[in-house]
Amino acid sequence: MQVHQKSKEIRPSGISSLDCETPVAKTSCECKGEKNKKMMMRSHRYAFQTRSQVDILDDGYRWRKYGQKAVKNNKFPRSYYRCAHKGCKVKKQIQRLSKDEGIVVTTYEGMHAHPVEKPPDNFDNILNHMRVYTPF
DNA sequence: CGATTTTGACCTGCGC
DNA sequence: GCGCAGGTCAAAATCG
Repeated sequence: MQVHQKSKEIRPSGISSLDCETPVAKTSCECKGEKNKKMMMRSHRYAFQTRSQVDILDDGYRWRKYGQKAVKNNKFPRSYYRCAHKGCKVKKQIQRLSKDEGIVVTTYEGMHAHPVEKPPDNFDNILNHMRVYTPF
């Protein structure tokens, strides 16, 4: 029974996680990096509050789940999805409200750079009861 | 066979 | 300085 510790052999302190993100964000803001550290990180964040029974809302794109973690403020675990496309690095975050399991909060992060593969069938119907929240 | 999913482990940031 | 919370990746298993 191999110990799990040996599995994570060469991991440079998790530096590989931020290699494909904001290649120009640092150039435009090469200030001292002291007080302006988190002024406007990823502005592309959109939160959609939808009333659905399933977490997987088909918005027309392919989503690949890459993790699931439970948050303290919510009884239900949060699901993390990523756009499955060549070069597309859009992330999606789905969380269900513990107060109302019928409410699903979908948070989109990033912008798509490719056309939709799946045409929205009844998506318009969902939007009818969807509320958009822009934290920015 | 390939893509995707699932669970666990690990890392980072912030708070105190 | 340590602990907690949140977030991400990796390997294995499964489905089409």
